[in-house]
Amino acid sequence: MEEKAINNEVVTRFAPSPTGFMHVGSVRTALYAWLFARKNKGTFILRIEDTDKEREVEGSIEHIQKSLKWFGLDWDEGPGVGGPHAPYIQSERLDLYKKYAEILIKKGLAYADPYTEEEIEKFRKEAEADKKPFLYREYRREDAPAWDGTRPLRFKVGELKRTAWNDIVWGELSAGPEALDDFILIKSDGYPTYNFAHVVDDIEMNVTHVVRGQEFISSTPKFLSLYEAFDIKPPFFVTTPPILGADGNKKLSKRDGAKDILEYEIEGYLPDAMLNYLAFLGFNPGGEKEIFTREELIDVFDLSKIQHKGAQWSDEKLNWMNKEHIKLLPSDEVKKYVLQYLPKEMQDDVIVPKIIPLIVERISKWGDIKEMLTKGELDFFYKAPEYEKNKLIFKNTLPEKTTENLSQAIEALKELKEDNFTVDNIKVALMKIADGLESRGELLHPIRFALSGLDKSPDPFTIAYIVGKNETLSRLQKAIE
RNA sequence: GGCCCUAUCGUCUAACGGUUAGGACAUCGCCUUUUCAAGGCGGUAAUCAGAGUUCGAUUCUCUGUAGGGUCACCA
Repeated sequence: MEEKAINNEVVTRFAPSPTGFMHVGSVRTALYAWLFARKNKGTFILRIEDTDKEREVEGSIEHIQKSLKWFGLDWDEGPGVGGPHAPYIQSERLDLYKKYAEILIKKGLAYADPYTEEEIEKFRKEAEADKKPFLYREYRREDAPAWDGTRPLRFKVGELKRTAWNDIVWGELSAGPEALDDFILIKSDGYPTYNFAHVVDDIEMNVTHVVRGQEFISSTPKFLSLYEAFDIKPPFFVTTPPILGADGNKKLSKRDGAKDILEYEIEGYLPDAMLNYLAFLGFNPGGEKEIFTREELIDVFDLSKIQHKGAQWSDEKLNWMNKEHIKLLPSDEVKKYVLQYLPKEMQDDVIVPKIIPLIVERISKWGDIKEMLTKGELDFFYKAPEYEKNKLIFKNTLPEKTTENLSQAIEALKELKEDNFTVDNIKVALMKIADGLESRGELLHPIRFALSGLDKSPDPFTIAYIVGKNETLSRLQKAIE
């Protein structure tokens, strides 16, 4: 056996199985492992655990990598980048597991399973009927045949004792001997089980901190018995709480509507905002600050401040956080994103820079721009709107009065030079008239409506400024007519 | 059923055994405003229950209750 590297370097890993897309739960686990590695200037490994060939979904490995890349969770070792422990795909490491299996066999700690699947199923049913947990070791036979690879290879658990260990998140944990059993190391198809393969790989890859979901707590005694069998000091365990669905307390799963993480990219969320939100779903550094950049997150991240209980997903808070992150973005970045979502014919060099602040104010994610488009909330910046005349009138104002007001407005705006046609100047000019009226709405509503044709829109001054003096005058003139 | 874990506003969470139990999202109200959005100010809202330890318990212990995880030739 290779001597474990003697240094203090932190090594974490993310080890998904390629059974489909990644959802927020797996990404958060990856994020915690990544944050911890980055904080400690350690190594973050991506390892693909494809030992269940039946469940494997075509294209998953690429999809996982794409997802991690979108988040900016870069891996130092793994598919695509290689590393000292390559390959990083378990199905390509079968010889290694076999080697470790031979060690156990030689030590008398592994044996071929003499039963058929049907027989075991019967045992399981019996246990269930007796309301007892199923423990294979109670049926262990001493006449096991030699392992030829066609039968499952089982671990022979030693002393049945209480297992106690320390988890960085949960503290002291322990479990009774019921948690120990003769579990399968290598399946009859030649592939190792998760229980076996991940331990071997974590040993081989010198993983120091195993970050994973709490569904693995109950099998940790099994893992520990393996480390003991190999006489290797186990890594630190870092167990993360589950992410719960928004409408209940069930763990978020693909079945319950957990989305492919790349859907969030399509919907126009910022990776840094997702990172921030995900990190804070189950972790809190203690202060009152909530918006963190990627670097700040690395700085404050602390494994011991991860929560113990599941946290409910909230689109609302994610949206809010995304908006906050949009505010943090430099303007050229914002422009780049907006252009991505704006149809070609709207990508006008003069108008776009002016309407960007208006857009940003009204959305929480880039995908919302599409909604604005379908609602026609941007069209009026480009062309004169169509509308029903009567909507032009403010409340009970007389049509004649409205016409008179608009005429006054036109006169006032004509006074403004092209160069002085700014939001502030327009506002001053129009307010002077509006303040002389019974209600400002008598003037401002018709103007806003004439310019936008919408019940809800930005203020008239801003629209006038954006469409320009000539267009403004022409729309107002049209309104009078 | 066995084993393991968890429990603070609706939600995410903060609080060396001593706080008017804090913040954020959501919600409600007000201000600003012709409308929308954004912004500002403010309100409603929580320690699961019961014992015990202690001068004092959200915090420590026990019991109960509720919820979650796990008991695969899945990870």
